Amino acid sequence: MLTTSLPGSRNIYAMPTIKDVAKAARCSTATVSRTLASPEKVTEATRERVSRAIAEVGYAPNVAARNLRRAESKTIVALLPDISNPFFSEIINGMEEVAHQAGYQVLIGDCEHDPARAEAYFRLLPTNQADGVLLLTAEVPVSLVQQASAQTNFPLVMACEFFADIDLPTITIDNYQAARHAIDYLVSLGHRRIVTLSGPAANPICIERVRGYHDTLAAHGLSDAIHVAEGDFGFRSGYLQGLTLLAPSNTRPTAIFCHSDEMAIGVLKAARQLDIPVPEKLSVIGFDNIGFSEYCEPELTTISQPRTQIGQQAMRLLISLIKNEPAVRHQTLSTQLIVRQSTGKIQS
Amino acid sequence: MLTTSLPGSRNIYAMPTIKDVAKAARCSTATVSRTLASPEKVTEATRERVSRAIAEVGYAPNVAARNLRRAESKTIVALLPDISNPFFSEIINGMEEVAHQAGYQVLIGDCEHDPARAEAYFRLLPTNQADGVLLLTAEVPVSLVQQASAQTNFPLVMACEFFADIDLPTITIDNYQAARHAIDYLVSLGHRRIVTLSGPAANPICIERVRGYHDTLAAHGLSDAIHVAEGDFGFRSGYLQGLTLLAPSNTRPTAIFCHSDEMAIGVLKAARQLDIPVPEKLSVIGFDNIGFSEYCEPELTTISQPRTQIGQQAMRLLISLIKNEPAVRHQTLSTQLIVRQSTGKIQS
DNA sequence: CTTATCGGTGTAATGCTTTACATTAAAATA
DNA sequence: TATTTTAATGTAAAGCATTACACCGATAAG
Repeated sequence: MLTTSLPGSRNIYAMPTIKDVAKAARCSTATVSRTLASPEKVTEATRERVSRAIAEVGYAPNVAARNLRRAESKTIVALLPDISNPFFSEIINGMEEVAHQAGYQVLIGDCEHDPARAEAYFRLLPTNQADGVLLLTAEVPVSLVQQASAQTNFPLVMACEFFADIDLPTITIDNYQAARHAIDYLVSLGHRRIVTLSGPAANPICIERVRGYHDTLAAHGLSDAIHVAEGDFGFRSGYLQGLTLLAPSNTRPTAIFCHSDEMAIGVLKAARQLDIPVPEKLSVIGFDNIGFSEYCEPELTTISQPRTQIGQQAMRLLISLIKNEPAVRHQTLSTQLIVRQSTGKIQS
Repeated sequence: MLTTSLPGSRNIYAMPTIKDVAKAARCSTATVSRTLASPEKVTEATRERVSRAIAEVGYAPNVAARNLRRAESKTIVALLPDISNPFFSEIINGMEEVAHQAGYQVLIGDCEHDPARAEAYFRLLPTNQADGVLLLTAEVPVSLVQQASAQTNFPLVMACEFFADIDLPTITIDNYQAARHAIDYLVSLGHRRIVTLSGPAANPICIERVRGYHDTLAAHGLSDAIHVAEGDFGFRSGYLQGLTLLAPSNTRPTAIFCHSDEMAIGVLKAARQLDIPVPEKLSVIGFDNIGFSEYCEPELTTISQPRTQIGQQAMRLLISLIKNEPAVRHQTLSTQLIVRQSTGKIQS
């Protein structure tokens, strides 16, 4: 068989290898490698000779070979539940910033609530395609996480979310306190019928927030008014639940505490549709402080999370674990209630 | 909570090699490799024996070794200008879907308008860390792209955006026609003072849209009313430009055609602040049809791009290029004007 | 003046898979 | 039956960088 380009044949303009550099610098490949990996082990003169040779032949290390030999990949997998949620973009920025600085790449894995995908991404670790996993969702098979956390050499950090029954290194906020803060604020405005529009009920962060809601109402003697509705964090579920919750009734809530800004914005739309003025007749609080929350009508009161910081700290922690450096395994970052125009004193 | 074990997930974190499989299946490593890479080259019996052995020892190929040997990485770099722009999330989904199906990973590179970052990502190709580049922004050093496109073996596809003077394989929409459509619609509603709020003036897609705006106004004899303002696609620039454009004046525009939904939503906020009712006194058209456009007030009339499809087709094209398969180098996908509540007949 | 020490460098093994080429067994042909 | 073809498998050489170990000359210590 005569073919101009053989199947599997490589680049005709073959990249130079470390051998070519060694030849050009009249030294061994070991010396070249050392010049790159630990320059202090090499004479000033050699270093210069090798550097010149590298420039001369246009050498760049073959990363696959390096990865193979070092049994690492300098890649970190970040697992998200849903990349289209704008909440994550700043977290990603924070992560990438720290990762790049430390010479790592970030492979973003959108799980789309599909366990098979999550497993595929986890599998990148044992096959040396990734050095660590940054988990931004609890919606992955628990067994996977348990196996991983049981392994000593499986660097895994959780951010934002967490598992109630698995102790992973975690960067998180205090969801309980954040909820207490929000509800306290609503009560202080005079609200008595306050509904929580939660994310998926099984989600640990939602459970925490609901607990905060619960306890705060109880502390004010409002336990009778407890009412938790469930959404999925998205616009649409907020809108639909809003229509239901705000339907005419003599126990219609005067305030809704939403577990995401998207849902809160959905509720605002429902309120508009039902001609319920916000904040005059209804107060709405969101969660996350996404970009939109300043541009909706009315501007949204919400709980802000330090997203960039979450991403940075989570990545720092993960890299420490990868390098087996000592690190604080748990960090709770602070949130902030940002009061805008979607909340106000109760009027009757 | 019940922890279910996934099918075939016994000890996925300890990695046997192909040798272990060969031993267990009593054959050579070559046969194992062939069983995986080209099963038809192997007896039914062997195939089964090997498959059983693989399952038995829990083998998964070491990808770094494979990559090294095959001189490929099965990784594709997708370069975005800004990951926090929700416009890209569906495109990413489309890309990933096709990529995964073909056995590729997608490495998302946020350039953040930083040429150095873009260059770093481009460099992944010659070092075998990536097999192709999917470019979703024209904000990268032109020299890089020119060098790359000059190489015969540099698979590079552009999506959404393009370069006026470099002929790259491209998946795009007809920005000119989309703009014409939008402006025609506004004129048909009676608008005469129509402003375009463009993205960065140097951006080729914006130039096309401005050209469509221009020509449409000219076609209606409205050339005198041409007025192009410049933003950066973000909320804030829309808001600020909105405040300027809508300042009291006897030539205040009655319609604004924005090159992104975010800017359009910013304009809506400015209009609210200036007590200009939309659509009664001002019509606003956005571009992209992001999720939020249905939840703002009023719901936004906008031009929808087939984002998932753009991602899919771009990835298909790129993979064809990588595999040296024949492929259509240019595709223009169709847009749709989605009329909601931010546009209406001119009233005065 | 030896001997131990040490910094700098080279040699060669190693990581794991793929695949060209060699070999063998089986089937097809003469 | 002998010979050619074909199919299936095995052997071993890449692919490229890293690094344990060996080596050498030079300096420090005795």
